[in-house]
Amino acid sequence: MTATLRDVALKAGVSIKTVSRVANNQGEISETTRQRVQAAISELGYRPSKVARALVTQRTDTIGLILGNITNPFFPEVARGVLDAAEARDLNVFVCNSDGDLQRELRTLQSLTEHGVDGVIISPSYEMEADLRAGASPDRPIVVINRPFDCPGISTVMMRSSEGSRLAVDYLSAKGHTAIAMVGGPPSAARKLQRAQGYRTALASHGLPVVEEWVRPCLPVRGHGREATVELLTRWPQITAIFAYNDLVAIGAIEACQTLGRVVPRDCAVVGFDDIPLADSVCPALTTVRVDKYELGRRAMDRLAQMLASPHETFQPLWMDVELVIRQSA
Amino acid sequence: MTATLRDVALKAGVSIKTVSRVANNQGEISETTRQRVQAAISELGYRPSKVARALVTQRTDTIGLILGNITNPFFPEVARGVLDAAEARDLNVFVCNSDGDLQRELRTLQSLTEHGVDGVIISPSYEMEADLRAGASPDRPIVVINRPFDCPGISTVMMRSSEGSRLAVDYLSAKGHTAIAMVGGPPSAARKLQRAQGYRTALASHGLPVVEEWVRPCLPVRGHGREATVELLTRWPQITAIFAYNDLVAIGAIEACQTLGRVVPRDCAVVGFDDIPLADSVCPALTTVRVDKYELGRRAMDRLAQMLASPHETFQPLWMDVELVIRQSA
DNA sequence: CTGAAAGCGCTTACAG
DNA sequence: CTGAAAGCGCTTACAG
Repeated sequence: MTATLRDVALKAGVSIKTVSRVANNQGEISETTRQRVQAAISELGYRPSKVARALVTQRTDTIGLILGNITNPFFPEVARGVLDAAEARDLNVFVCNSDGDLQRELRTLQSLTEHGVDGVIISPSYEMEADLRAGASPDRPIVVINRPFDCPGISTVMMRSSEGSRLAVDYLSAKGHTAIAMVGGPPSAARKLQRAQGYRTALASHGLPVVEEWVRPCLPVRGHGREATVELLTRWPQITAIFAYNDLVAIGAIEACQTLGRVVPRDCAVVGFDDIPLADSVCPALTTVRVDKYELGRRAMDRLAQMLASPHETFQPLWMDVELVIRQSA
Repeated sequence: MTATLRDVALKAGVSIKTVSRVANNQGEISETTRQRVQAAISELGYRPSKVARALVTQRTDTIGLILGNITNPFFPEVARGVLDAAEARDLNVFVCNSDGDLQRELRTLQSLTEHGVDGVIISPSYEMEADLRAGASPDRPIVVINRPFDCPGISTVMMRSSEGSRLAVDYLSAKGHTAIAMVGGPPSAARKLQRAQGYRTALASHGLPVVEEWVRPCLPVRGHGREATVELLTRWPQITAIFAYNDLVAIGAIEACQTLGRVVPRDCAVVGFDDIPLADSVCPALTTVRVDKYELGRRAMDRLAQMLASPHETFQPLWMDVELVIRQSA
């Protein structure tokens, strides 16, 4: 075992309260006492126990970060932003994957609550609704990434997703495409998904019909993007452009085109979303909607810190800008 | 605040010990008592406090994971393996980045220790030596990724890095290359780095001279790989093949070649290391040394769990196989 | 400037 | 099968 406050107090010949004071650098301490205590501290290698402190202060100096999947290149950037901002505040963060599964999310939230996290940042599944507030400790703030939630104790950091969709569709339309499909997005959220809504609105604004069969949900990973695209293009060969839910799906879509003997962008244009690292290095380089993922994470952590500092204040959603990055795939 | 053991006990009309028993599913409890207590628990929404428990059991059910940088696509795969294996054991994990900086690593280790983590998995910087054991709590196990450490309380999960280097160099040599440089790797570890040692040995085995100026360290990121390669190829145009420390550096090297008007692999072959996701999608697709990163993480967590279960047992290093994946860049 | 008492929410022996 | 006491390592009022 490691040394305790009492050990130090005994060694320095003072009360534990005095040791606590110098360890936390608080209260007035005579210089001689301080030095004696400091000596005892370093001699014993004393390290304060945050768990003991947490029991009385009800603050653990930890937060939880629940992501879809750290293996999706979008998330490490976000996580890095959160982690850097957390470290600057001397907060440690539990990182958890949900795979977009509600039950798993709820269990994770439960577990984090039992561990006494001070707050949570979550990129929620599309099934997540009122459960969110219920699953967590009632008095712990939550920051939600990219999902509107109007509820006390919850703040949101949003991306201008529908604007991103509009930028993508406008661009494809300007290139002369009239048969533009959308691949990807949670199957459970086909109707309410912001990216899909933006896509529909943008199509309409160009006088293009919205064909619901051309909105093809799939899991946001490469393999599913590939399969979904193969099916889609096989069934509707007239499609000449694909707007993908994210870059992973876009890469899958490009693979699908290659499988089907279609050259991208000549025979089929593909636009992605996120601008993940390496999006500029794949073949062909992805035209995609960029969002500053690191900054998104950083702001989410900043917001959570604000909520921690001002528990009763209400915070407006934060909005992250997007931009279209034109490369080779469209 | 959320309900406590005492609240439940009061409500159910039993002692807190009895509540503790049913909450932890231990000891013999009469069925009627159990039901009464269960009812009180769900009515009050009681959730046990892991921090209070930790104070007495000295186990927090948390571990720390210290990585170089979650933004390097190698690490999310490893992290996912660790996280999945941890979740299966109901352990939560603090994820931290070190950026290969020893001071930061030590601070992080310190912080994790104060939080009372049960153990740590670390992918250490090359400066990290004896400090590792000293920085952590003396009785907490540590699993080190890919660095030999012979020391009680520390286990290692290794990749066969030098074999990977040999595979790469053998392949390049078989293709007729005789001027093979190595780019990347921690500047501080130029001499002892396994990958570099394997490279030197392999060169020698083919009767090729080892030119120390052609071993060019740089930070393991794309931009540095690019710059280092530009310098190298400008100064020694006779180089026709590059063995990169990792795939990020390899991608940077390819960009450098393009900048210099060299076509890969025709004018300069490039072999990477890791086989990160998307390594098969970049242009040209990377020939690289693959290691199962997810499995690496999973085994690291398994090993840590074993150490937790058997504190006095000594564990042999675990070795991860590597294989050369031949694609287009070499 | 310093200390003694109480308590955070649990579990661990030990009794009954 | 159930309970009362002590204690994990700290901090929070409250005294002096």
